[in-house]
Amino acid sequence: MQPYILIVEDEPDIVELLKYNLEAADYEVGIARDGDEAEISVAERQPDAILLDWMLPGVSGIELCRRIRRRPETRMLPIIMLTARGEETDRLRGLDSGADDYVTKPFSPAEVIARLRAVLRRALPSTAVETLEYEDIMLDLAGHRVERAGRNIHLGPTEFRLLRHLMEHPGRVYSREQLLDAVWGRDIYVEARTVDVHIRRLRKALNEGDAADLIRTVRSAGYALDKAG
Amino acid sequence: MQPYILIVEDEPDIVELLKYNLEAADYEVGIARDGDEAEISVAERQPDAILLDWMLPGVSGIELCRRIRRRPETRMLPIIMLTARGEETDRLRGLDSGADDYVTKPFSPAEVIARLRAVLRRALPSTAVETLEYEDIMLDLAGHRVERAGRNIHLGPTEFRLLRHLMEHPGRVYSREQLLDAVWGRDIYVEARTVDVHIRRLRKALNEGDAADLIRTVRSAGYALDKAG
DNA sequence: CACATCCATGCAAATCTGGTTGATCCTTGG
DNA sequence: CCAAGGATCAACCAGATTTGCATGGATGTG
Repeated sequence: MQPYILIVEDEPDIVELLKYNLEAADYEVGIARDGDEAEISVAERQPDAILLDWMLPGVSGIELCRRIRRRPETRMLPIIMLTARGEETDRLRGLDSGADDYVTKPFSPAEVIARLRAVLRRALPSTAVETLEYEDIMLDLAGHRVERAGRNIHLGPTEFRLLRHLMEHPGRVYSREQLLDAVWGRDIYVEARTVDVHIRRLRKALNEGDAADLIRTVRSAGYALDKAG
Repeated sequence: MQPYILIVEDEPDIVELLKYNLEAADYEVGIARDGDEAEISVAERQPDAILLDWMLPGVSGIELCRRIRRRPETRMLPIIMLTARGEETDRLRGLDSGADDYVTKPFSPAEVIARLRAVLRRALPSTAVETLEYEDIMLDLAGHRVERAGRNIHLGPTEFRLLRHLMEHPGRVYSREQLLDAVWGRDIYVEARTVDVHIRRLRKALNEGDAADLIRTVRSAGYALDKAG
């Protein structure tokens, strides 16, 4: 999936220039013509980086930058300022207001793209593997949340760990003993049959409504996460 | 604790200039005169950022930059290139080789420090943002104030830090131990159950009136800031 | 000293967990 | 094809944990 870049700029020529070059460099591009449009756009779909004009009608670029920094979910969003001014004090204000970098007009598209790459290189890893997905199940490790088809699902601690383990290798069959080791702990003694009970609970929670059962029972072997038997 | 900055530069005058200004700006400063010294120094004590001369005796700046990027533990280390060259292609090579930013000589110390701050802000998440927002909660770091839906909320110091920590990563679950570390301090001993008490106070203060509870309890895991359970 | 804040603790309620049991399903042998 | 036997499922229960909440004493500050 290509990084999605939001351009916030009111001069159509510059928008065109950037859009053309960014798309040629295989980025996805969104446009906002002023600060308000930009805020709405960011709320709708969070970009991977923003190219932000310093001089905007309405809300100034510097103010928009501050607003974006204020919300935790966009605090780390890389912002590159586009500015016509070359004076040092202004550049400093730009950086201090929270921009990650700036480019002075007139700029070459190649330079913008190089800076974009530099800035994305730092930002992307933060979208680390904190979620597991399988089919329409989404499991958020950091938030201890599970969703199925967008709907929130509540699981107890043991069911959560069980699902997590299954989702780490979808399609693989785990014996009751393996599951006990991995989910309950290596030297805990519980009945193997107990796994059945928790599998059942997990199924019940996941299939709430009338969704398809994604847990496959393998007779005399164990269980696996995949569709249909 | 002040950020520790490593200067990699062979010209004594420039080293002096930077060292003086950085220390005046309350940074801790280390010096390396060439690439090898720099590598050893980084291995001994990892800096929070590196100011790196492009032209070095021995290993070139660009090569050192690549080496640093190669090791996982220093991959994210912010690097600012100091370069005498102004031509665009060289600047691009610098950014592409993995530098986070560059400054062309002759540079003003103020600009270097501004860029350093920008680069550290990204690396040390907590710097430089003065307000946080989540849903209708607004937390003003500088003023130690909290508002919910425009209404002022009074919190004690511990509750304030607790809320602040939760607001820095909404949706993420923190265990009692993590919260004790982050909010109380790394080597303070208090009962883990005490966290419950403060969570309760925080809830009580935030939900004054009949606002929705935004703190989610995750059984056997901890607490998170988000809506719905 | 008065006030604000913090921490430990005890109890009750909520929730989770592991086990039991009978019904049901599947496999296999005749 | 049918029946027997083993394995799995579903509902329920009781004990164990965990959390919520109230309180009282401790600590610090002006």
